[in-house]
Amino acid sequence: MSKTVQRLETKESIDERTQRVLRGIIEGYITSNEPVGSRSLSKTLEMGLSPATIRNIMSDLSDMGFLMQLHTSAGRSPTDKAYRFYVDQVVVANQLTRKLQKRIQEATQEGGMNQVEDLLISTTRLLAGLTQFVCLTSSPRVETSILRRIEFIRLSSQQILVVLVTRNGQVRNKIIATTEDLSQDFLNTVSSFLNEQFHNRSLHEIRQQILESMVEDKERYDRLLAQAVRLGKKAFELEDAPEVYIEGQHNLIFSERFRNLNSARGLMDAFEHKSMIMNLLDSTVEADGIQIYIGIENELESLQDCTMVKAQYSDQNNVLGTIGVIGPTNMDYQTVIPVVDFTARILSQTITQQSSSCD
Amino acid sequence: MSKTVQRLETKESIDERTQRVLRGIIEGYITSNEPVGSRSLSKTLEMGLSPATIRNIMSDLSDMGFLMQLHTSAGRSPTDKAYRFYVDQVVVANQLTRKLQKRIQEATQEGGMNQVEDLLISTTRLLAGLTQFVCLTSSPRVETSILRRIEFIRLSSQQILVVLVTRNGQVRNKIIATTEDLSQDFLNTVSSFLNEQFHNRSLHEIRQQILESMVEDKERYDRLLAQAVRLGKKAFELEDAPEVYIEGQHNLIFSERFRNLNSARGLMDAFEHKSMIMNLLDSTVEADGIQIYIGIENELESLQDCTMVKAQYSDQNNVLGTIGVIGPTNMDYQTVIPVVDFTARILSQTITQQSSSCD
DNA sequence: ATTAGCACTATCAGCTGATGAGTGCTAATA
DNA sequence: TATTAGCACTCATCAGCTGATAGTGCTAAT
Repeated sequence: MSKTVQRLETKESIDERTQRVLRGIIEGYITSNEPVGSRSLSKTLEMGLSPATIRNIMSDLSDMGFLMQLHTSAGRSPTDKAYRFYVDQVVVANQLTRKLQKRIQEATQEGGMNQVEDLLISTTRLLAGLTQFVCLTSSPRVETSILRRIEFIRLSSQQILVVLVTRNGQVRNKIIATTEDLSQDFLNTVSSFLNEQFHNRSLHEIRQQILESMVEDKERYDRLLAQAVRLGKKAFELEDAPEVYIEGQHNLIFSERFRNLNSARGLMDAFEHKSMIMNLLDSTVEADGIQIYIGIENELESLQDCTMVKAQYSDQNNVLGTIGVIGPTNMDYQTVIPVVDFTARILSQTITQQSSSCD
Repeated sequence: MSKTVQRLETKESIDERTQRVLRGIIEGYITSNEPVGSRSLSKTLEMGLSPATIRNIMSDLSDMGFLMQLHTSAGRSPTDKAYRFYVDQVVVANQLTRKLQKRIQEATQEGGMNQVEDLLISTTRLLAGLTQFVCLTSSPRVETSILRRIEFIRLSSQQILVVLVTRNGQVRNKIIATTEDLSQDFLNTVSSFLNEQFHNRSLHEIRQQILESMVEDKERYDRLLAQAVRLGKKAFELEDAPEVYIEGQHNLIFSERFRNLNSARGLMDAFEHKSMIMNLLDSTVEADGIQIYIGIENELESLQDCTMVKAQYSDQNNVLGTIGVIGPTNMDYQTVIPVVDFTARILSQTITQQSSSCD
């Protein structure tokens, strides 16, 4: 990942004063969203430097690849490298205001959200609203989820409804077809057998194990076992594509902050391919904490004008998924980073509470 | 509804020739999306009329309120009144091409969609794709759905999962809290009691009846009945807001056809208020067939540059919901109308098949 | 009743020059 | 030696003008 490379380069010592100028330009560009010129910077910086001096410094910074300008007589704007410097060296995890903290906490603890899906959707919406960016959340992989309960419900002679509840509160329904007419009583026996057998195992393991038992000597099966294996196989079969929640797409088009971003169309199209987005979110280098991909650091081409800030959320044991926002590279890192961080923490906390409430 | 009013007005006799000119202008504007002028119309119309004559006729049509022009030297474009005339008098239910018919049928019959939700989502997406407009679908009101099966699953000492299956294949999950620890066996008894009691009744009726039994003399209750009423009440409590599926919102922004529509923002915002959209879809005057609201005929302000074409879908007994598209007023009515119509029919058909497959 | 002709008008693309923000370079300065 | 003032230069933007174009309404001739 280019992240580490950038860090090394940054080591090329830039003296204190130059750093302050760079920082001034970055922050100026973040607040105004306009290229910043030497004269105005000279004023806001309050370092007693004349515009001319600042121009010299700017020129150096341009040479080092921290600044760029669209044409000679425009002000300068930071490059991705500059933002990387800014994020790594300058931004200190700003405390969130109590008000904001409260707002996030309340939003996630709203009543009626006893299912993880609802929680994730409303959190995603919240974060999109707070940042005015696009917010993406990947739902926990059903793969690695722990089975809490499985139940079969007879709908008709040919249809059985499978209800599958995971440890962290996800509920999945699936209707499977059957040739043989099975009574509800029998289905109950099957499900309690499966529940006993596979209690606290991950769906992945379970699927594995079922496949293994299938190759075993079929002679030894009694009817129960045979049906249990048959139904179980269908029930645990590879789940539909992993879910991603996306909110705030309209910000991409209407928000003032995105205005000099022309690839909105490309991004919108990308969002249609949920599985790709899923990869984007879940391809994670470092295990913990917040991750930031600035401009060119993003693999996805249509994302290369944007910054993605994401964090993982988890229950007491495992990482479950990722929540993140996509905004312009000149986003206000000082607040966006802690907002995402805090939201992910609260999300983890809420989910942990939920899943620990089972016996 | 202004529809009837318009019809009356249209009766003010416009002679054959004038009608043909009007029709020419409407169709010209539909295909080119540009105001049409007398000269070009004179050519395409092939009625041997000179531009000057056509101008005279156009002038009459303007006076009658069928045409408008942005400024004196621009061509003319049809008013909402003109489209209403066009839809009522001119458009004849064009047959869909076999190819299109097949495409729709195949899309709705794709495998793996055994749940109504999936079917609705994919149909909505299909229609958005076919028309390149925004497509809205209201899901069946759980209210009026018929109960097929209810089941309680014990998750923990404090949590019970309710699984509720309706006749037309909707599956609803809901986790309810309980103070008393109830065994799975007991829950099974409760659910089979409820299933027997309320088989083939609408959720609405059931709720009603449960509330009635609650006021009855409580002394007479045995434990089973008491719990059944208590759990049933929670289970059938007013469902979360009715669902609406919206697809193709990006067409609103990117499609060429929407380009002279400036209220995209307003529409997008409106789409956020699902319950309003629900009303929009389900407020239905005529019971059967396709309904068309042109421009100003729409109650919702941000819709008044658009046309909404919608149709209801149903199972063998009842109207379940509505599917519709929102496009520019100069949409190609000749194809959009039959496409929506056919899609709604196929949808009805598919759902009917599904719900009749229960015993 | 229809049409040809003409005057009129709004829009649009393309050009112009003025303006202003910002730069780079150089020579003077502390 | 580092900083600064001054100046020439560049480029984007904008208002104002241009001619071309595509449309109209009106009137007089057919």
